[in-house]
Amino acid sequence: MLTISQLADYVGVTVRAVRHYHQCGLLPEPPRDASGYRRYGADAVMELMRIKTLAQAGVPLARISTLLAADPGEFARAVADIDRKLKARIKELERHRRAIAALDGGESLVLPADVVDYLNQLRAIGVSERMVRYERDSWIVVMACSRDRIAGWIEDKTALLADPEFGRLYLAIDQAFDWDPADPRLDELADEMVAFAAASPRTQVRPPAGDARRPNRREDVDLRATELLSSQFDVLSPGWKRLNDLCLAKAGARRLDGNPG
Amino acid sequence: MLTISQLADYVGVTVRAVRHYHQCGLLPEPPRDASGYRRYGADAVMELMRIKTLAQAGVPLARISTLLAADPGEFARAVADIDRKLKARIKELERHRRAIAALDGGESLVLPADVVDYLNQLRAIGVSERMVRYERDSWIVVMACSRDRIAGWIEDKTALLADPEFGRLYLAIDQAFDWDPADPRLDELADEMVAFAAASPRTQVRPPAGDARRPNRREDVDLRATELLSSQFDVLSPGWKRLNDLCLAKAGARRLDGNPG
DNA sequence: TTGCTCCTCACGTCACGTGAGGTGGC
DNA sequence: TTGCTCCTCACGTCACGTGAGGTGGC
Repeated sequence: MLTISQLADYVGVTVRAVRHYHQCGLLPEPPRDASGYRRYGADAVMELMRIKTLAQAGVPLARISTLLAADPGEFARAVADIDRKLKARIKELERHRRAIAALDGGESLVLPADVVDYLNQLRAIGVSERMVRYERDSWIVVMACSRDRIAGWIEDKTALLADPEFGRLYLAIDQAFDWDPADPRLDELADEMVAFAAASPRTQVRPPAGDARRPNRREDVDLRATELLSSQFDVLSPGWKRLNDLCLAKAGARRLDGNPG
Repeated sequence: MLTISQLADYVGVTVRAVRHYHQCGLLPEPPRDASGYRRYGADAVMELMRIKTLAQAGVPLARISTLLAADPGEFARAVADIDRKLKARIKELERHRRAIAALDGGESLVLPADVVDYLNQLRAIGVSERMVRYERDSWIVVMACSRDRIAGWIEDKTALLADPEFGRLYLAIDQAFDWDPADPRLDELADEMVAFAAASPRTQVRPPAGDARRPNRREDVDLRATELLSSQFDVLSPGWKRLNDLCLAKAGARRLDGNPG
């Protein structure tokens, strides 16, 4: 007859695990010898091997005990189910392998492919990494707020980028971040932005920061989203702040909606 | 800015998990709004996505926090290591799939292929399932005691089975289990067994149960193993008991070693 | 006002791991 | 006698789950 460690070693589990299985009634307590030591026979080896096989396959111990008492038909169905779960788990681990391989890929983890494409188009036309990050963070926050409303937005934005005039304006706004508030180019740029917004009414241009004083009413998820977005960037550069003011003044009473980011 | 549930939903973790990551310092606490609610930005989304990706890949939270603070080279090495572990885990799950498929296969789970082959050869020559189980349980117990000494044994046993005379004797012993102790065939069988043992000195035949009175000294692992084996079957049939006595008597002073099982 | 979300304790869960303190076999 | 195995509590671990009891937003 076998001692507990002989049993455990042969089957490939720890002694503590065997005692644990006894404690929760999964493996019956064997007879004891004169010293009070547990002594196991071949039946315990086979039972423990079954338990180990199921436990390693991820079956909870509570379910193993009901399984071992089940009739062959039910057992076979359960085994098929466990196999399905193992297959699914393997697929899942393969997805996790791809996910950790993309860990240094930055955006692809947190944004869908079309948005990542859009950000890469910005990079391709020479937009600064700072501006791309501004865009990226905006998309992340907006998507987390209202994921379903984004599909149309990203299409519009990508279409806008096809217009070389929009690309030129975008790059100028990007550079204006570092301009002095007194820089005369800001006035010129504001004129062009207002003109562009008037020429393409469907796609409205708004100065970078938007109007932060907008009340927190339940008007429109899109409006709230863009507000959340602008509130995230609490400090604007002096150049952008000036550009914002100029645009608002030039547009006069007409409220400008949409933003270049 | 995002609430905790918006953050959790977008990334695909529970709210409780986010709070847990705060508690163990894995994800920094964000600023609170006027109501004391946590408010998250895009940075938290990216950080949480990294944490989730690593955690789902099986990386302990304690290691994730050191990883996220590591330099790119170290991080890349760690990611490669995680990927190796994921690959190994996938291989392991595939082994588990094969293991649970073999759950109804009986012996193959607990015995090596050569022993399973030997048991199937016994079945092929007509040995009863009761006797095969006796053999199987003996092999299990002996293997658990001294796994390495078994290689030669199973070779010897398989070679013995090639001798038709041995097979005939084995089948007769199998059937003798049910014979009446007064059955004259027992005397005849004992004669044949002793003669066979004398003719093939290398492979000694011993009556089924062996001598249970052997002292528990540290002589030889093989002897102790066979003792363990016989002590496992605490009740012999009257037929076998008589056969045992007859063999011992006929062999006289000469001790018979080896057993038919 | 009602239902939903958020907050902070704090105990529960699962499958054991890990000493603590003691006995038995060689 | 020494070192190893065995025994029984009983608390610890890991990554959260799950109420408990209370507040804030619409």
